[in-house]
Amino acid sequence: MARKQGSHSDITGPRVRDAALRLIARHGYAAVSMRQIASEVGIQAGALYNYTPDKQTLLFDLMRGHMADLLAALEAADLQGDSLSRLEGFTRFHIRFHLPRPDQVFVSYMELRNLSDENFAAVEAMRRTYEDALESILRAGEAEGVFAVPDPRITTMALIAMLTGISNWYRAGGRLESDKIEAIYWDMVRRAVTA
Amino acid sequence: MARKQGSHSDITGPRVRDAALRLIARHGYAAVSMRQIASEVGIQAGALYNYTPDKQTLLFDLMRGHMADLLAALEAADLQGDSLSRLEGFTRFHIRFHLPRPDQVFVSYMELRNLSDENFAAVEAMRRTYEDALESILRAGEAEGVFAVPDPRITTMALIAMLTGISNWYRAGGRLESDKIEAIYWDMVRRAVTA
DNA sequence: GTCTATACCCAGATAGAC
DNA sequence: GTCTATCTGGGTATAGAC
Repeated sequence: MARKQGSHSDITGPRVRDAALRLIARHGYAAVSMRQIASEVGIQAGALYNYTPDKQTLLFDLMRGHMADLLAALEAADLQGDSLSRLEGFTRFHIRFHLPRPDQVFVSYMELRNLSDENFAAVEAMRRTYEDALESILRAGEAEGVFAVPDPRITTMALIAMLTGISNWYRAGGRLESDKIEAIYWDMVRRAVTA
Repeated sequence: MARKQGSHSDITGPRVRDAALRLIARHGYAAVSMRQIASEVGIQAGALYNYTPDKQTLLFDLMRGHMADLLAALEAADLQGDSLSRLEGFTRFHIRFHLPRPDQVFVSYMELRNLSDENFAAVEAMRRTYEDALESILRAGEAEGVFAVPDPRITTMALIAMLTGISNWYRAGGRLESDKIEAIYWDMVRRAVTA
């Protein structure tokens, strides 16, 4: 009710982000122009600068937002129990979080090159935090003797690459549903690391 | 000795490709200009068009060349023996081929979006041929009862994603040498698929 | 085969009216 | 908050001299 006449920032802002995410996922950051994004939203290019100071910041906000959502969701998942249960929880969490967000995943993994040094460091730190969550599960299981993981850091990278790779072929409505995919991947993860 | 005066195409051509590969791997196809590539080679932008009809074809040649090298090397590896041996051979081949070629790997996996429809189809067919080589090994092992692979296609994608992911963190001269990496990954692959 | 010069077009970003 | 208009720079690609 306090909304001013002609003020659409509460609706236009998210629409700018949505359009940018979709276009960048499809064509790449460098290949997408501010004019294209504006056209998708239905405004003129100049009006975009009410929502972002520049194109670089727009990309950074998308990537930082995705990583922040990921870390918050992992926290909320609150993985508990023995190492094997926590590893299963992480595996299923990763798949369940990433499958419905193909554009975010694509942008967050493909556009790192296009971040400024400063922004890259910020995103990279968040990614590292996520990786460390898995690594600590592997180290705990190794210490307990339930996992045989000679190099937990390498195994962390291997498992995350394997799981994230699902987004390269998964299409909603395809042959396999998320439950089935989780089962197949959890089976591989479990066998790859258990002693 | 038959070289004409002023003719440098036999040397400049490869230099153009090398420069393009390195710059595109670092900054992305759309972010790299023909002027930058020319500058790296030490010629003017116009002269590039003696070596490629356009920028798109230059990218396509890089990617097609990489995939052709990959398929030829796999053929030459001539994997033989039982399914387990062939899987080990494929795993070690994949790592050994990809590790020394980080730029080609990066470009070939990140720039698919920037290929024209026609060129994309050609590269995708080559990639599919490579994937099928692994899938057929998994199916053979499943039939023999030495592998437990409920969905060979999915497992193929999972293993290739895991192995290719090495290029995301491996740096020549780093903590681990190729032999050690091969051993760690082969151990995970074997455990993930054997019955 | 390479150069200089240029055609033609579009990029990111800003200014000021409404 | 959005528009139109514009600044400034750089993009791909070609033409024609050497």
